[in-house]
Amino acid sequence: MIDRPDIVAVMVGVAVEGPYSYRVPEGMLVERGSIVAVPLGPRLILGVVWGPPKDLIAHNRLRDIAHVYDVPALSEELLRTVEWVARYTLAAPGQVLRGVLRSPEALDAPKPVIAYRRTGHEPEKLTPARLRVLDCLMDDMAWPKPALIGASGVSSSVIDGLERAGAVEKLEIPAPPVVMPPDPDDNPARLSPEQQAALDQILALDAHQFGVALLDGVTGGGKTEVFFEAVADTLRAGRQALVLLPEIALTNTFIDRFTRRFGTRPAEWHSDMTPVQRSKVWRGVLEGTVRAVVGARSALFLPFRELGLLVLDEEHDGAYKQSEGFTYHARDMAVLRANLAQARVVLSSATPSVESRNNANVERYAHVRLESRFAQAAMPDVTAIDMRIDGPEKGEWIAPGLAREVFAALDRGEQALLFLNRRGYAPLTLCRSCGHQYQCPDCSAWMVEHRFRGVLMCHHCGHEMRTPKACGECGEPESLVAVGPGIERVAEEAAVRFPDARRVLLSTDMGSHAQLRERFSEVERGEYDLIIGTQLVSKGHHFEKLSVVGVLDADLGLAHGDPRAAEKTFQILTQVAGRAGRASRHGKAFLQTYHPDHPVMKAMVSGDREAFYAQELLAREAGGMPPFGRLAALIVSANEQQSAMAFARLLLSAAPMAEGVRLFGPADAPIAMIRGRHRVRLLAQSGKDFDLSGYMRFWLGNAEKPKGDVRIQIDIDPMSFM
DNA sequence: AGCACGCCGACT
DNA sequence: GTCGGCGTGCTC
Repeated sequence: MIDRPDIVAVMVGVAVEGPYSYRVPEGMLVERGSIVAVPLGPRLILGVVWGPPKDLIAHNRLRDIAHVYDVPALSEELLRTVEWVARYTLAAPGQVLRGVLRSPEALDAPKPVIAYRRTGHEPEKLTPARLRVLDCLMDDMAWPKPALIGASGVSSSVIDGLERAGAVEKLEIPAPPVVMPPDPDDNPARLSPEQQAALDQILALDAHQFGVALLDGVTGGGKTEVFFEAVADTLRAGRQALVLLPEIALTNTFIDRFTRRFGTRPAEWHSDMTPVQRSKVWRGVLEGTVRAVVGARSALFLPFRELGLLVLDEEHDGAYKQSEGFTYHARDMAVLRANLAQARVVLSSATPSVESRNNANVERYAHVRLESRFAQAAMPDVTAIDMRIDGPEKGEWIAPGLAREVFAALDRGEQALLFLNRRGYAPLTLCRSCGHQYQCPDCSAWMVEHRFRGVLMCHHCGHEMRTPKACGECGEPESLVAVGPGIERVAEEAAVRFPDARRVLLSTDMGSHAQLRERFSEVERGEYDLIIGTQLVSKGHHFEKLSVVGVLDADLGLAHGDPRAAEKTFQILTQVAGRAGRASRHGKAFLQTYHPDHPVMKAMVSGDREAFYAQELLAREAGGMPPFGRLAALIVSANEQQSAMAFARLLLSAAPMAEGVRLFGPADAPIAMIRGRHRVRLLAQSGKDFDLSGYMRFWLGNAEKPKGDVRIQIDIDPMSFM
């Protein structure tokens, strides 16, 4: 006799601590992983059958599962991923599950396509329009209506008329797959010997075992071709592949490259897809008709059942660490999921994170170096411009030495890039009469002038005010002065210095996504000579004619007392400098700095990235910082600073003693107020072999719960100290 | 996540 | 005297 459970645990897609028990009604078949609708309070919500009931619940409280969806069960690997991610990040498992059940429309039966086919009866009246339709249908295939309209050039009423006349018949055909399966053998890349060696190293990882490769090679060295071949290998093995990109790098260019390699577009997964597109991709992934996905961070939680490869392009990118209800780092969670799925991971970057470099050093990851023959040509000559000696005149931001190089590039008919990672016109506005400095009323941040739009704006909460004509404090007219440069101000200076150059300003607030994409295409077509841009320009774009890059404030990232300041600065400088000289041209990059002796600048100038990583790893080890130690941050926020601080002190006093854990704070967070909420930070630091997540869970589980407007935000492995 | 229950200010 | 503000707590 088969023992069919009549009570099961169902993980519901809400932020509760564990699964709830439900009765399985007579005649309903469920298994672990079945997606179900269950009644919770007054409504029906989505959940997933988790297994045998965890707790004994009074029978009079038990309710029936309302519905099982007719889709494959979620894979064991995904269920365990949900549990592990929840445990690691201290999120409720139900909350992580919500990230999986993101596309509820996908669970409904897919809408069949209405198609038309010839019946063989000739209509009595045969008009030219009708003839064109029947011509199309000569192949005796069923044509979907839109395709038929397109091919025959008639309106839909002609088809309706033919149907009434009995010449065609309507029938339902199954919806076509959302994308065609990619063909691993469509257009294999001709790899250079170096690329082939790198690929061989990746493929040396057992295709059916967990393994991680760090694909570490200079920009333009051909990493994409290499990991595409790893995708092909995975597809040939009958498993699914996922390529993750930072959202901003998910460009048409990348999709086109995939399409050229595999003969068909990949399924995509990112924030600006319609619900219908999302549901088709989600269901295709679950049913296995979608074999490869190119997506942003959240694609990590797609319901793959045969996941064999995860690629993270630009693995160092800070955009992989974000909050979506819970805070997670996509790189670390990808490694975790791959481990549970017995899948391979490729982490690809020209500037790997210090964590990944360390994992490669200790041979936890395979270190796949892609030393291109063209590496010397690919990396530009980097020169530091000492702003203390060779800086520009007061009120200007482009050093004379840099301006000369820009002129020279323009004269040669090449492109130049001026980079400043700061939006707006000026980061600070003050009154020269009374000294008043404009600050956001809701955040501890200066209001940034955006002269183009005529506003002062807070970059933390988006608060805006019209740029005043007179000082709001002392009333003195025309007394406000802009202090420091933003990218708009650099553009203004560039207009004066390089009036004949065709200039373009690229910054996220210069237009919609579509407009920006168009600008980028124009730049790639060579319609501009001088590009002035923020971080936006440092990612994923190839500008063939670009030969000179000037970084106007190379020190910017070093200002914060952040444990990753040096790493982040090194990464962004390398990425920006790498824009120069992509093709045959040998590029030049200039770093305007007040600290030419800083290790980051020295590593940039000497081109010795190994020295940078070695030194940074030593510094991290000395400080017990990641990857040699663990960090967890607690941000306590409240409407009043005192209540946030009081609760943080209470938390601290409730912290359990544990050997090897050091607690810091409470102290005001570096950004002490955001959106009117005061923020106080506690920090826990431990050795790398300590279960800091478990410690934090134990701590918070036993501490008093916050009351009133006090909130706790937990950030395991914080990437910055904001 | 929702939704109901519950305790304090401005209305017919 | 009520209507309703959203803080708190519960949902198998």
